[in-house]
Amino acid sequence: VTIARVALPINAEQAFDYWLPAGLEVKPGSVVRVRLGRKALLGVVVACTEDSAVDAARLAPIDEISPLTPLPADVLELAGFVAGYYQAPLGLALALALPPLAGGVPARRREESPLALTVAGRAALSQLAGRSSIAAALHAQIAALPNGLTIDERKQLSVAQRRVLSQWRKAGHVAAVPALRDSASVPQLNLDQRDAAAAIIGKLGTFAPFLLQGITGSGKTEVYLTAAAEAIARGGQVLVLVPEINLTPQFEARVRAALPSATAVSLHSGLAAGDRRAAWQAAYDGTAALVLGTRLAVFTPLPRLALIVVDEEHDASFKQQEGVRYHARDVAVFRARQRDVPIVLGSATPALESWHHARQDRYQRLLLTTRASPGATLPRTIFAPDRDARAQEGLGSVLLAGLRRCLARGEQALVFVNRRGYAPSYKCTACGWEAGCPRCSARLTVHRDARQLRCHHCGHIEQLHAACPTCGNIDLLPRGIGTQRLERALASALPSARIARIDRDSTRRRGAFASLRTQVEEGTVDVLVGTQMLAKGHDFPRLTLVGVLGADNALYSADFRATERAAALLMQVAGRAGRAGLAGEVIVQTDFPDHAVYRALATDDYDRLADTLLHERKIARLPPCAYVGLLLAQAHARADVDRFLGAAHAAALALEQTDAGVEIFSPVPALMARRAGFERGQMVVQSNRRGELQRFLTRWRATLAAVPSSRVRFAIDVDPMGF
DNA sequence: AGCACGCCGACT
DNA sequence: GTCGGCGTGCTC
Repeated sequence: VTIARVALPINAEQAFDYWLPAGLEVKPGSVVRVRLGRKALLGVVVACTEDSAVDAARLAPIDEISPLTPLPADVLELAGFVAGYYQAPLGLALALALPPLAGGVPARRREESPLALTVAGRAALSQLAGRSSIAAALHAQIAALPNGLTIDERKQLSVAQRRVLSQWRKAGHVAAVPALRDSASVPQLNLDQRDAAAAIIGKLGTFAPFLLQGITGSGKTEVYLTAAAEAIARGGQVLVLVPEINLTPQFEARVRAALPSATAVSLHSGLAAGDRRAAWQAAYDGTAALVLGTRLAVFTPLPRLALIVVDEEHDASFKQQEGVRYHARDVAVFRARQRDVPIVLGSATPALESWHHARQDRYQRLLLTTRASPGATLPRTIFAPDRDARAQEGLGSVLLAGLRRCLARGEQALVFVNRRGYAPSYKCTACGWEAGCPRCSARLTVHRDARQLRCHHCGHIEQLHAACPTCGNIDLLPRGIGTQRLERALASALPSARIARIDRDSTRRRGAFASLRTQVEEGTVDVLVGTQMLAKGHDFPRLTLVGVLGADNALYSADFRATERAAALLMQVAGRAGRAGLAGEVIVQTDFPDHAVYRALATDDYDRLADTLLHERKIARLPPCAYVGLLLAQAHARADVDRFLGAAHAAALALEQTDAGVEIFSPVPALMARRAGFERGQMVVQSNRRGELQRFLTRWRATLAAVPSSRVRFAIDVDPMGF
């Protein structure tokens, strides 16, 4: 009897053996449905053997082989690497590589996308000219519209044509593509861009990591797309990773405009399961020439992979913060090496990890030094005191004057404050009491319209107190500035301005973000107020003034990456100003204009800041100059956390006796010591060598499993984003 | 991950 | 005297 070893998506190390009923066939990579206990699970076959360590009588059969195509060998290997490197069970890593397989029919979304020919459809349908005049006419019409047949155009079709269209759709000859706002032509590349693209193209077919560093607006996307077009023209597939789903539609439109004949698919968690599955299959079959997605897309099977692009590679959302804590950029680099293809990491403000690699010539740095759009210049930066502004709802006189000038010119402004809600604190003026979350070590945020206090970490909500719970005083004041408060302040200071707020609260509804974007593009908005949601990748041509409030807050964070992150965010926000030929201005309210972060912003010199920060990391033995593993533990009772981490610490010290080269730090409370009712603690282990840390973590994890950890949940975070 | 088996406090 | 708390361990 053939026995299949199956890795299951559960938090357990071992794989489980099942016997294969006669007539069924599996190989490593096959996706199968099996029973574990009384639960049916989908697992991945990792090996086929003849015998099992488990009694034959106790073995259960494989219930069903999934219709899903088996995972290819390189994806199995990739999942194996991720499981090993990030100290996660193989079954959980493999689960990341599977498309959603929910048995249920995916919720049918409202049909709004144009239908366009797929690669397969183009080949299959070009031969039907003689067979049916209806089909031939329809084919001619679709072929003439590379951007697809819109809904309106489809309404014009005859019933017979619509019937044919729906058959083609089922057969995969046509597929939905996102609507294009306009079919912009591929822009001319400037010299920098041409050189960069040529360097990448020159390395097609070999592993070559590039750091494409270009100031905001310098046209990194055109470089990616030029290299992608060449890779596709040579018959390859391209994988493009972007940090957030908000960015994919925009990027997708540019891909379709630049590469109208290539089939591009999107892959991110915002898609309906069926669409995701279809995109996955198109990538697997090789019919999709370009796959655009968020971090989970890094596992997509791509038989003819030729190029990987990671856009905004410094972005923290590439790191998964739960479950398998992988970093999609780093996994992408592994994959590029594994598949012998070039990888382009693009950013205006590279992560210090990538910067470090570039400084050591492990990554080739490609620089884009000028703004791509003709006439676009870099914005002028002005600093204004933030302290003075606090009395006026955060809006200082310098910024206000700048806004008035901007509006008088008929241009748009963006005011950035990285806090949603009305105010981040609610305080008693008499005794100093401050509203705190009962379940987290965090302050509650005032949401004035809803008359609520909300915790942004656990979702706790309470009604706004009328009086101080400790002293009875009725003078309770919101302190600090959030987007809602800023929106009100702007409305009263600039009564004629049309103001729009963009943050998680205002864009919660499906499509809200896109509709706000459209308003900005159409010029029906004068002033945008928002959080970092606004900072990323959006190109608003009429926007010439960027104001930044509360920027200093980001510098107070205890997290070792705070400065790096603050600089990246600031430079990104500032880059929204003056992208299309109009002079831009950035007004930053800060009480520390001499801080290195602001100097870097004013002189547009990220390189110097990066070198300074890298030097600091080297001295402090912090990433990327050292390799770190973080053990995170949480439990309802602090004593349980302490006991567990104490045991883990002792175990680590014992291991370290035999495994030199790893430094063990004492357990400490987590940066947020209490969250959602859990007490949280952590401890750091650090090494100068990745391999030594890896060996240590593997042995340590084995001992941790044996530590009596009742009531404690723990996780190992390799290459943590902060601690 | 579920889910059952197994030892110590408040109830019909 | 039981019912039930979750702590521990197994599932192929």
